[in-house]
Amino acid sequence: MNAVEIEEAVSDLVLQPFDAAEFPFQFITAFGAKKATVDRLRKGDTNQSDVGGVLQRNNIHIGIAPAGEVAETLARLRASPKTASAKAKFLIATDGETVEAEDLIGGDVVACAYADLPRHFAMFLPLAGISTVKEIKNNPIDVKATGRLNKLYVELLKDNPDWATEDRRHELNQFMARLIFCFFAEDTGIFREHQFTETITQMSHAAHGSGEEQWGNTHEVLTELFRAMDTPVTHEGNLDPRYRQAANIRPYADAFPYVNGGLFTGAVDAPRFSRTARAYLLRAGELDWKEINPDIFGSMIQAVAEDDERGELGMHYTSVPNILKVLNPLFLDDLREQLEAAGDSKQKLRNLRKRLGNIRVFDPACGSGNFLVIAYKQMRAIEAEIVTRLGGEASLKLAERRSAIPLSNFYGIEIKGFAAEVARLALLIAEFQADCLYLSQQEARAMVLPLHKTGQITIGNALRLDWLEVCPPVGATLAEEVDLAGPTGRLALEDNGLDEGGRVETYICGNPPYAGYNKQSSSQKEDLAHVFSPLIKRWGNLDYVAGWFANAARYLDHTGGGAAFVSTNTISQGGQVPVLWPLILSLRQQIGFAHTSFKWSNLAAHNAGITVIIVGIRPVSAAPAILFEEGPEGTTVRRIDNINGYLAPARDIFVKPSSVAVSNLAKMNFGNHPYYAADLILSQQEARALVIEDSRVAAFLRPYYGSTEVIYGTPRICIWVNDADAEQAAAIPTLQRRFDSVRADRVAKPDDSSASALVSFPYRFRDQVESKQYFIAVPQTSSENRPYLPCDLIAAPAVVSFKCFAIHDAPLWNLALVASRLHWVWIGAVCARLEMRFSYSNTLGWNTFPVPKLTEQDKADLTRTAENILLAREAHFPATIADLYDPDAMPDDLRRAHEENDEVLERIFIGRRFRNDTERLERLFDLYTKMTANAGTKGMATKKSKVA
DNA sequence: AATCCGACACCCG
DNA sequence: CGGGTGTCGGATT
Repeated sequence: MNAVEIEEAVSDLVLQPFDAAEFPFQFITAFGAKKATVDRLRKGDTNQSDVGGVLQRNNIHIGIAPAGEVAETLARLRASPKTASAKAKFLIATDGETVEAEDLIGGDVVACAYADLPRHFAMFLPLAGISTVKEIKNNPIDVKATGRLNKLYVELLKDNPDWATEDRRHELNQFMARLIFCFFAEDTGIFREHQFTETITQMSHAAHGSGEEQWGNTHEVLTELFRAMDTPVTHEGNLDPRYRQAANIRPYADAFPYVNGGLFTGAVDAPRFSRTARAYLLRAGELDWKEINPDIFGSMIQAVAEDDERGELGMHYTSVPNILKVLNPLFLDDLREQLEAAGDSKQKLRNLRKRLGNIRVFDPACGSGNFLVIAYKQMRAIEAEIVTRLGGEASLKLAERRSAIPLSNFYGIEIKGFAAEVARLALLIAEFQADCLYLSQQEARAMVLPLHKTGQITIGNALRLDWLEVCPPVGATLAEEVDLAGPTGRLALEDNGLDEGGRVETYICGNPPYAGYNKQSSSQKEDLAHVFSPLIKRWGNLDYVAGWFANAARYLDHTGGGAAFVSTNTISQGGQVPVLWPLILSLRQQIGFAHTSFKWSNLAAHNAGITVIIVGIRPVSAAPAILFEEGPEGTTVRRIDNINGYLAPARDIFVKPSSVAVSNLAKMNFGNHPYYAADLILSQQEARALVIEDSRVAAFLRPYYGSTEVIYGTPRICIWVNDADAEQAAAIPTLQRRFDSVRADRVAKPDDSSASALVSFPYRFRDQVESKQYFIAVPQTSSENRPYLPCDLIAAPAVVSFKCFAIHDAPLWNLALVASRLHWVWIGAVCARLEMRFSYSNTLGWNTFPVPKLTEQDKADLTRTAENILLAREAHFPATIADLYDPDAMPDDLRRAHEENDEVLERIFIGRRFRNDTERLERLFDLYTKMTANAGTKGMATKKSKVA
């Protein structure tokens, strides 16, 4: 359940007659408890209450109070030893009249009428596994508003199928935006209080009957109201039909002011309202909209249109803390520093205010405008401090009191019409609220109508549009835009004396969509081709988000300023790094700041499973770069010379995949890829059953190792048939059946040429590589929490799957390298990761691993330390690698064996142990650079992706 | 002809 | 039911 559904469930609960026996179960059900959980609690199996209530372990202790003894009951719950021992997070007591509750972790306390419980539902959200964040806790209004609008939207679409078409969808979006504005206006004094909802209640009648009559007249009333808001109030005797008198506006509508500002121009129709839709409309109007939080509301409201929107672009809402991680280092911190430096100097303060008015914020994936709204609010806060230091509003001329920050400085690109509409509106609301806060409600109201120019949101595909046209780099444009606002709009710059010589700064920000190369749709691939094909030859492995970085770099190359996005961390890893970041450098941009990988989270019920980074780019400069390193202990900040494409504090280096090792290492093979040969892979039970069925099968079975099998020491079994034995194997019916099935799977992929080519070889995997005696196995994916990479020595005839790399029949000192801390550091730095997991690669990690030339003595030493590692493991038989390398429980002898191994290897590198991993990585980067500098003579097989 | 990566997928405590 | 940890497919070089 998400927060919206929970709010509805709690609201429904308190509307029903109070049932003392059932309330505890109804309550936890409202927060998403499963039926089985509730049944067990009801039966008493899991109910741990010792005071006659209901106690759900790790969650809540609920007490039903005798009438009038709610406080006493809560005290009993609090005093109950079981409350603590069962780790209850919440207490709640009620008699059906009043409710008292306590959040034992957060410390919040609530006492209210039973019927008001829904107003406090957010406090209990942890019960549903939703961690509360300040925004939602303080503003259940946003959740309610979203739920009600969502229902209205769906209902309107159902009743007005003709509005579901491509063209009219825009009209419906605009219609919804108008409604939101009107709700907001009637609760904030822009209209008379409740004027809009009351007018609809009185003037429209609910639908009834059939035929046309079944729709009632709600749509006609709304059309008339909106027509009035689009018609200026007349001057006496003026018969121009554009004005009210001549336009024949009905009296009930004439009471509304002229709003316009683009919001009410265009289509005049309203959709038809069924009885249900009208009810939803009025219920939405009942909410107190002045508390709306435009930054989070906008994102939540996107859910309104979500079900029916085809694309998923811009759907992922960025939390406010994460937005600030982008905006603060991008430009807000600098403004604050300048404010600090200005002290009380009037001249400096005026200059800073002038600068604020010349800053443009541009979000080329703006969705409903979160980043723009937060940026606006932060800038207004800074401006307010300037005004205070200038002596407060009272000392300023009227013209100077008004904000110097025009909404028209806020630019966006958004592919979805509804979101764009919400973004424009959210900015207007943010401005109105800022005016209320920093000027006065009265002035804010006086200035808001008619609506003036808002953010300039272009509807379209950000990878197809020319950003220089969407947000033109010309300084003159700015003044022009502001003039358009007219006398009632934002203050023209000249009035404040703010324009002269003002340099326009543009900051690009946002959270664009992510899609890895093997998840991209064909149109997304075309988008990337459009961006990258003029720039570089090979771009096919880039994530969709890389298109935004490339466009931003090109834009900044024309305008200066800066750009920062939240991004999937994959663009700073593995094969994407040597493609994307040399291009950014060639466009004369560099990384100015970055946050290293952290887990994505927001208020959504189901968070996207993704790990993200934040990267800011800027024109190349000598200024220090700022690296925010995210660790388990929190975030550390470093000012350093350079941040490279791996987000490492080191000079620019690009490790390209290589098919041959740059050092003198043994060859490491990619594992055997089945390619639609699932029926050749068996569990140990299946394999036994097969042998029982026909003992001849045994000759064709091999232990089969992927990542899991190596780490847990338990192989699966595969059917392994060499070409020479194919006929003999096919003569065994139980094998033949499996071969038929493999053939069918491959035939079913006619478009996959690799699969087609294998149709005639259904008895084997695509690859068939095996060892003579043994191999060193290196799992493809493994946890990042172990202090060393997992690897093992495994005897033939076992084989590896494509989830495991193998060095066949090679000297053991190779294992010493794989198992070294240096290799752990290198793989972690230059290979891709799955989230944070290690994702091993032979081409990116093994073949590129820089190692000084090893003498025979070195090799002998490393062979010995490798043997010691294996011996130490054996001493703990049958412990698995997972057991042995548990970061909290690694046996001392094994740890010593690794220390010794590292000691020997690191002496070969620098004659002593490295101090830490940072020093290791620096040395590895240096050595790699040296070793690949004269690659031509070494026969390196790198292919350079040429930068145009 | 071989490999990279997942706005993930799944498993087990 | 969510933190911990690696499958499997299929586009790409």
